Amino acid sequence: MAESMRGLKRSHRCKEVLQAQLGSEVCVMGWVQKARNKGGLIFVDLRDRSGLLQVIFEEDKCGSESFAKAEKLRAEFCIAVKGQIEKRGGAANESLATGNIEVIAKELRILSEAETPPFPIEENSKTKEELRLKYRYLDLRRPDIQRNIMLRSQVATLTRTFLAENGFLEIETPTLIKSSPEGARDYLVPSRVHPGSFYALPQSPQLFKQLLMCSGYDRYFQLARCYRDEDLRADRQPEFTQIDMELSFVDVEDVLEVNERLMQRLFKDILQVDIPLPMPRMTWQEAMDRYGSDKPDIRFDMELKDLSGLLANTEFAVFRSALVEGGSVRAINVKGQAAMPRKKIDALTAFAKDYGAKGLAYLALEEDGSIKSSFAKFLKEEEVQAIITAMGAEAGDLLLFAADKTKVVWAVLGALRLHLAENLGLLRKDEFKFLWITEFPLFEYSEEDGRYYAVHHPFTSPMDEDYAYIESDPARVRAKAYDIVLNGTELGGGSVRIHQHEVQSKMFEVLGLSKEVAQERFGYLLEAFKYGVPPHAGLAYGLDRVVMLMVGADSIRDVIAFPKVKDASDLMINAPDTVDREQLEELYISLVKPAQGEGK
RNA sequence: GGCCCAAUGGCUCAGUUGGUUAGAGCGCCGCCCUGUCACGGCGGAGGUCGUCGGUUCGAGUCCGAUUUGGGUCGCCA
Repeated sequence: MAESMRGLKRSHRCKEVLQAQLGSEVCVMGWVQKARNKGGLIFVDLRDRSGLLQVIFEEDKCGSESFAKAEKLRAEFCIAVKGQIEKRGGAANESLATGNIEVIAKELRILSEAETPPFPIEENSKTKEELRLKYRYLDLRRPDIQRNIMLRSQVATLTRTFLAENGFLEIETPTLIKSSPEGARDYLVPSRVHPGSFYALPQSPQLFKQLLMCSGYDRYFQLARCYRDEDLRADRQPEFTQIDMELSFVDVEDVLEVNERLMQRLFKDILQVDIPLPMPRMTWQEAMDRYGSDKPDIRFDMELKDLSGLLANTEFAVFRSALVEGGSVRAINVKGQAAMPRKKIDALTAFAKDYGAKGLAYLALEEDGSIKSSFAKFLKEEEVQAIITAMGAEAGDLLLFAADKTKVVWAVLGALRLHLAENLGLLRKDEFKFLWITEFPLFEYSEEDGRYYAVHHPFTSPMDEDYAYIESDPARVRAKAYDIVLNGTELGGGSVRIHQHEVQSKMFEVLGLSKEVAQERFGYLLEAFKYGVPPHAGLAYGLDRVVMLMVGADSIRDVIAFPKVKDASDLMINAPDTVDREQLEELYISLVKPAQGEGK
């Protein structure tokens, strides 16, 4: 039966009793991790978010009533224990922070009993995610998840401290806003007082923070909840948290500088890891050429090499046709993998095909100097030698080639590079390699729609030196945009914004947005820009991703208290769900294709 | 929307080329135990193999569909 805690006050968390005087009386409260009943002596491992503490029950110390209760203790009972903190009578437990001490119980109260949980509450549990998420409140008791959640709190607190120290103001922006069809799909919220009209949940506070700059708050930040109705990934949830910031009277350098120091501070104060500054920088073009990715993992090499030049006159049909069509031939050198069995190479080929490759050519430089290759016989001897030299290949190396449109070649080799590094164990989770990617293209052409789209968003400023080409050759225009990348994960991104009316108009023109449409969607921003807008720039991080990498988690779900699963539903609260017909009627909503069980 | 992986007692898994009462560890229940901490000893309960359909004399095992979860491509201005 559940007892009251009346008259008791918790004096310490489990691990905090290390600070208490030996012999002093403490009162601890928490959950039973494990009870070991030796008959006349009962050991209980008590758990709270600080850790474990051994409590010991002997009838002549705690009295027969408490002892009888102690005999009933089972895993996950929530209890309060008053007792004396002492050096352990038996052997110390080296694997426990509190392994030298124990609490000699004088009084026990069972605050509440517990059923046997559906899975063990312990570290590194291999329990299926489905079950963990259904009982997330139990999963969240696991020490490793608790550490993640607590570290996340530290990140949030320190971010606030650092940004406040650097002149930023924390300002909240609304989450019931206006839908903007460009970009990710919006979550819509119907309005009761405006039948037929909908709010949208923000994908980011983008326009509001720009308006705050117009209003003179010159350095803003927010830990902002954002929503995107797109498919999930290990590092993507439909709702997530951004560390969002915007600064006035700054250029690219200023934004990067303060953010480098923010990251350095977080890693130093929380993980005791030194991040050397300045962080390396790379233009988008260089990143694509060297790594086939705009978020390269630079913990390892295996860089792409462009062989198009030296193969310009090759007669090998596969390479030739790629080159003739304006594509390229590129390769990576997988050091020491010449002996990779055919079966594995075939698997890599299948992998490459998922990324659009038509095939994957290989050339293995065997230890004995001979060459094993799928295509070398179609090349001239001097071409083979030129390739080997260009790739810096030595005996024992395996070269993998992709020939196609350059975009495909990048995607294939970029993905292959990561895939191989993972399989070869080249990736260490305790190594942190930051990288800035700069000078992104401003536009991307969509073959499908026959028009240009903004790579970042339509308020991103073109680079001054490229502005001249914005009409004649939009694809050539680079943006004052930057991403911060850590170990191959895009942590965040931002840009210098357009603050000149004329440039903004030109931008909309290239994007095919008429004056009327631009006015309808972003009129308030354009209007605001008429009243003295400062040059401004900003950046937003995925806070969840930052924490994920800091704790070495494989999924963002492990650092979010109540995450959603692949189809964006919540297994614990069973959301989304149908609603009463009355609720829908009040909102003037009728379902065109009623789901099964609708209006329950 | 596509592709790939998984699903067997409460949990994690094993189940040989389809063949008698489906196994293990942990957990759980009962009894015993005063120094355990992966406590120990003795005894016990518990699953029809995600679901539906098919092939077969016979299906956990083969085939098809489906559900759920995971990964990924598309998507994510």
